[in-house]
Amino acid sequence: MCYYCLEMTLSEEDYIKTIYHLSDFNSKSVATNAIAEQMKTKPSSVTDMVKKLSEKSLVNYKKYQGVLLSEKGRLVALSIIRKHRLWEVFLVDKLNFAWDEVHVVAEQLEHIKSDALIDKLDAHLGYPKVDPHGDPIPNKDGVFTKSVKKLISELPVGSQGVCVGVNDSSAAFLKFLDKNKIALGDTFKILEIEEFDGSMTISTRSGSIRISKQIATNLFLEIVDEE
Amino acid sequence: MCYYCLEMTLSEEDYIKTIYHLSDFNSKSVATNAIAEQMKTKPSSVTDMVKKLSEKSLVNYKKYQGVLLSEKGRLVALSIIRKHRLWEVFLVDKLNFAWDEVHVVAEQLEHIKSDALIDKLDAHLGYPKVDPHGDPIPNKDGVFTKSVKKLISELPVGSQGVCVGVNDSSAAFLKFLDKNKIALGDTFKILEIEEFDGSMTISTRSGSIRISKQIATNLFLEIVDEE
DNA sequence: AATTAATTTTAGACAAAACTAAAAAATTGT
DNA sequence: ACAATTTTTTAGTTTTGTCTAAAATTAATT
Ligand SMILES: [Mn+2]
Ligand SMILES: [Mn+2]
Ligand SMILES: [Mn+2]
Ligand SMILES: [Mn+2]
Repeated sequence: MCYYCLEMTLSEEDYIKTIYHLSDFNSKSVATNAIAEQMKTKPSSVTDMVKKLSEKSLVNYKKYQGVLLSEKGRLVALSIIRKHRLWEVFLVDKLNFAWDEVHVVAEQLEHIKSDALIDKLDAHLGYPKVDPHGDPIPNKDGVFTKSVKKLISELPVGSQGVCVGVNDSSAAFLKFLDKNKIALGDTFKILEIEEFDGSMTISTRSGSIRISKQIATNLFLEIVDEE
Repeated sequence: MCYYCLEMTLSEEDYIKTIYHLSDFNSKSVATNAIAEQMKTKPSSVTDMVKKLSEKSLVNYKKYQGVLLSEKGRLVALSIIRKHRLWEVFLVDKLNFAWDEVHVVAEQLEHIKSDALIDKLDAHLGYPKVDPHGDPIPNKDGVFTKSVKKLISELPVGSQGVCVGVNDSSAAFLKFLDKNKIALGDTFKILEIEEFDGSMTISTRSGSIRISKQIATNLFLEIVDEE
């Protein structure tokens, strides 16, 4: 399918994406003010744009009732999200950007219009399933495996996942992780939880290590639901 | 230097690039009509835009006198051309696009604003000197080695260069090249020219071959002037 | 030199995407 | 229930980049 045949502007695309994200998997209708805040614009501008998107039947909109993406709009949103996340993988895996530097650039790259480009990029990256932040990458048809991102401290013994983020991004904590050879992208499995102090034993590439409760509450693990 | 701090729009950037290309290395002033034709827009629109670019002192403009890039404008043009050509190399070398498919996509990618991105892309590609069409890639400061693109038939014995294009792009000719293992990107050296029929002996990776005058008039060689 | 032709600029209009200020509707608190 | 507050929409501007039609300037021909 070729969504950009709709001739969408960059601004329209960003609105569609924002509405998708605010709708919680397109389940609840989104308020004008929420969109305005997210897009750093004014509610009146949002109303104007929402009317236009409604004209193009990308959203369902009734005055004062909030807005929800149509099926067409949902697919457009997912195709932009797909591009955004594939570019983020490219920036980290191929150009050696840090995982926290890529968002701004991907925000631009996601608007490049070329099906061939994104297909070939996908192949070049080895068809990744998640982006550097652990968020799932939809396929061409907008299908993706929902993923759960949780703090290690919230998981039971036996859980397994990829380390995709930190809660505490202080230099001290990041230095600590480095020292203990814990890096974004590593796969962890929870082996044991000590009731006494909440510390945990987890297995990593380089063997099993013990982490304090404080560390466990500051590391996010990405559990991909295989289905 | 950080040219996008000028906050240039996509449209302004395309105008600057077009003016540079039409000015023949910024040596002669460019006519309004020429810009309009190239940009597929109307002369009146060009006049409007040229006034704005003049306000930003990117071009030197006097009514009815045509337009020329200022030094600032020339550097902006070269930074866009640098990005365009680096992306073209990426598309061909890394994503396996054909050399004649990349221009349209690069026309979009050249407007992505991020110094870090283009630096890292440059490194990832191994600091290429020319793009897939044999055109030179300016460095960060807008410096590039001028290159000459000539038909093989116009060159003397001893000339050496990289095959960067075809004059005749018919399927028949391209198939012929394939059969004789002549590909874009190959380095050729002219060993001998037969006065009788104008045929030539050239050395390639896979030994030396003989090509007819007709072939020699349909293949472009890129001779980079090392300086 | 004068007329004709081509090029370039001006004037006025329009669509996209933003804004401010004010009106209208929905929500909340008493 | 109704006044106060919040949310949303409308009305009227602005900027950017385009357009058409008409006027001004320059170039080309006789
Ligand atoms: Mn964006
Ligand atoms: Mn991401
Ligand atoms: Mn362009
Ligand atoms: Mn090129």
